[in-house]
Amino acid sequence: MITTDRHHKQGFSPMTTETELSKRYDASQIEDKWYQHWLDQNYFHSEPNPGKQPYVIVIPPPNVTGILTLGHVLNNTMQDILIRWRRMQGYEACWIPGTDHASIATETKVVNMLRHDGITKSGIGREKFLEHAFEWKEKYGGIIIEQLKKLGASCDWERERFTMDDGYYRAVLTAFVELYKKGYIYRGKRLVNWCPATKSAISDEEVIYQERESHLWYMRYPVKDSDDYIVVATTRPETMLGDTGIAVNPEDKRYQHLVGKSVVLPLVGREIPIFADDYVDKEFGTGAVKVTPAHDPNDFEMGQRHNLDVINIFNEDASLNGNVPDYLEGLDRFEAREVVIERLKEAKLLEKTEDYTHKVGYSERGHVPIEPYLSEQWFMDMNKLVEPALEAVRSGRVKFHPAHWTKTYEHWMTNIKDWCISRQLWWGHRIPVYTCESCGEVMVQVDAPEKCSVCDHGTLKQDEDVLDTWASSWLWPFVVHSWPEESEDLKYYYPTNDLVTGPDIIFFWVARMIIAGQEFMGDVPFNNVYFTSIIRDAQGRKMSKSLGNSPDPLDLIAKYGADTLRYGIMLMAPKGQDILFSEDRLEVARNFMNKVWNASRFVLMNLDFEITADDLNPGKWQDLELADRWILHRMNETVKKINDQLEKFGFNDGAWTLWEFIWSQFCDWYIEIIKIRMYDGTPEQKRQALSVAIYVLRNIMKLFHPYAPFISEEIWQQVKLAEEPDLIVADFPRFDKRFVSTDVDEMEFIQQIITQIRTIRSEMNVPPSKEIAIIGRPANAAQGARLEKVADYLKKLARVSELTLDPNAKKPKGSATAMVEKLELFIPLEGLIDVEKEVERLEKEITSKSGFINGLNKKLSNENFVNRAPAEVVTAEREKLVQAEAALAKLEESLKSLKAE
RNA sequence: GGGCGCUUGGCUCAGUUGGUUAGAGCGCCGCCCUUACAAGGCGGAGGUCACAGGUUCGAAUCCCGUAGCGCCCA
Repeated sequence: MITTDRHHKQGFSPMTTETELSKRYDASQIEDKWYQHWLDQNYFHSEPNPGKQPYVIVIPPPNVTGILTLGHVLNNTMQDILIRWRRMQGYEACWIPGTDHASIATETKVVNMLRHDGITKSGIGREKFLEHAFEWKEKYGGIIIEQLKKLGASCDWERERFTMDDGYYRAVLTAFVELYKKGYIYRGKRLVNWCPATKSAISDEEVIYQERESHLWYMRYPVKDSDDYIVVATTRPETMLGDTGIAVNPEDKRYQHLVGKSVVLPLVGREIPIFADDYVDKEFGTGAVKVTPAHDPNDFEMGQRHNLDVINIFNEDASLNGNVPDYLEGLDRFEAREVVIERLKEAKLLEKTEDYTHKVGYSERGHVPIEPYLSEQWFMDMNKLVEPALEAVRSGRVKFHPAHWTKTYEHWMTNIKDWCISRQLWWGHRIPVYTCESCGEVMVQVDAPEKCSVCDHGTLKQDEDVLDTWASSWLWPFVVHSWPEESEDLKYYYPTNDLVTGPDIIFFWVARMIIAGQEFMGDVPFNNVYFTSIIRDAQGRKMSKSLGNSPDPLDLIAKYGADTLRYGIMLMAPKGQDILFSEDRLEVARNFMNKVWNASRFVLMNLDFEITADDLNPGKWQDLELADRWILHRMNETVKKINDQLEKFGFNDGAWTLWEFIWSQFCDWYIEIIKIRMYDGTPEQKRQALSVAIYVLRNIMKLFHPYAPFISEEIWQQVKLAEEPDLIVADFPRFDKRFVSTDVDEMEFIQQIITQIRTIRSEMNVPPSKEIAIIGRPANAAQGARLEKVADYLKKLARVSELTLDPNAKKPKGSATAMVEKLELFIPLEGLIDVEKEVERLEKEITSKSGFINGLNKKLSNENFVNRAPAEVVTAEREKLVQAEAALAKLEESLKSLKAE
């Protein structure tokens, strides 16, 4: 479609027949071509350039096992819009891509794959397993990176990183060692969130609470040396096997006589104490609770306070261990529950069962209920670390958009608990802690020590665990620039400017990145965080595999084109609210692409001369018409708006601003008006009109490029001068004082007249094929003269054959009346006009006009309004009233004369 | 229980620091294959801005309360 000989010409020429543009826009023809071209030209790549200001975004690294979802489309489109916009503005734009290693997700996938071949982790050992894992990652990992390219993402692919590549791995260990040396990292035996599916600890943030309908079981525990018993209610009867106490509230009169006594634990026979603790809620259940320190965080704390035994009853997979009666050992926790209930029933120790709905914590990756589980883990003490990060947001050095997320952030940060960073997995950064098997000395260092630093013994054992994935990705904004090495890149590109991500990872990632930035770099990792919304289906349901309501973006791109998907999602994406996605709404965007395509096609089809730089130089334009000045003025406003909106992350606003300008102003009015000069003008007039049209079209392509990079580049290639660069690196438009025009009101006046005439035509059923003559009665000579100049607009757009202007004109018989401001237009339609209909129409207008006048009168007769409202508001209202009253009088006159006919 | 957000025509949403007879897209109705586009053009109907109170000359917009919905944290 690019004319091959264009490039050695000075300007560019009309489309020749062999390169005709098709009537419908077909994205599939052009997208891959341009993406490849941009890559070939190396436009995405950035190098530190002291002459330019950097603009940097780091991608929220998608999971290496992941595939592109609509959520990724949303958030990467926004990033690409920002990057392309800033690149065009002349910044040294750098968007750094990459993936994270996703410990649990990846390890699970690899384990499953190996299982197919009859291989187990334990069978092959750590090293062999990791070989398989890396092999898998090379083969299947990072599909999403290729998919992002389809979307048009202009990432600097030369800078792609992976959270387990060599440099990154080392950086993560370096960070660990630093924090350890500062005393922020410690090992401890604690109750952690245990995922029995993956047999690993997980952090608080990886626990997803889900509502479940279950039961509350009321169990009788016989009081020792008595016939009495105490009833406790629980949602987890199987944990009674690990009970080591019964607690009641100290205020609770019902149980005071039992405090200090003990009960005999059913099925087990263990004697356990009854004690009082403030924690117990008198209202819940019976007011007496069983206490299982090894399997409930609150019970654990009570256990500490009251010196209770801690009896763990589970294996790592949440089956029962040897601390329970023989017949229960080895059962899964849920099987065990049934058996326990059955046995209690038999022993008449189950008092009752109630229906009960409660929230159960599930493992985010393992998809099974988590188990509070006592184990030795590595923790990070967050208390001191959060301070500078909290300050960064409070002071506004990091700004959140929408700003209300700041509160969520503060709340989490001020209630932060120590972070469990060890995972019982192999895929990840192995904790760099080495213990001497001889003397027990612990060495924490990046490079494995060869021998013990104390006893010189050579047998050292490295910690078996790896780090939480987030304990590597929180370093992302500076490790991608080669930290801990103090490189040129790091100096130039850090801190980054904007981060675009989902609010669901505000704690996992955003907050921790700020903490890490402050701690390791002494500066925030980014200045702005834009939180995207969540994509739902048209019914407002979350996208999910099981519902099958989650379309594959690649299919959508194949069907509609990446531009349509990008622009469509931006049209749908209100700030800070969920997005309801549906394909219908994509069609809207596709139609828009088609509109842009056809508007361009129109202009190019009419181009029958070679456009030169002079034609595109506003300083050299001679005879601009009202419509020309108007469209340039509107374009200029649009330029300002788009820049302002993008500055404030108003992606959706910007998308609608483009829509409004391109479709409702450029296409609906400007192109229609220049048809007059295209078909009936002198060659000079035509040249002038086309010059302006192309000038505007070129700016449209620039403005549209961040949203729809492919179609805009394609069209740009048709309207650019030979010496000009590709659109992706062209200058983004800026507000230009030269285009401010004082007579845009005049254009609006004409537009109103045209619309009025069209309305009458439509209501009188006058077909477009029938042209009509019109008589205008201007309020004064000046108005008449102004109208005379643009009579052609009216003729063309309202299909008027003749316009007679006369301040003394009489309303012809059988004519309809249009009123715009003080101008009356008579449309003689003798024989065609339906008098009754016209009477009805006039009456309707009179009613609405009267209502308007009444409102104004009320306002203006209110002394308080006149005295207290700003003078310009009062003046404006008075002016409105004068106009409306004049119009009303004329309408009434028309109605009277019509009725008299 | 604590926090955040939402409630505007049939649907999805705009509505900047309070000053328009409340806008857009889709859908709907009518007319039109008018030489860029029927994935189109032109016109039209449709809303007492969740409810109740308050501030103000003036409230969809600010404040208080109520109801409903959603999300996050405990």
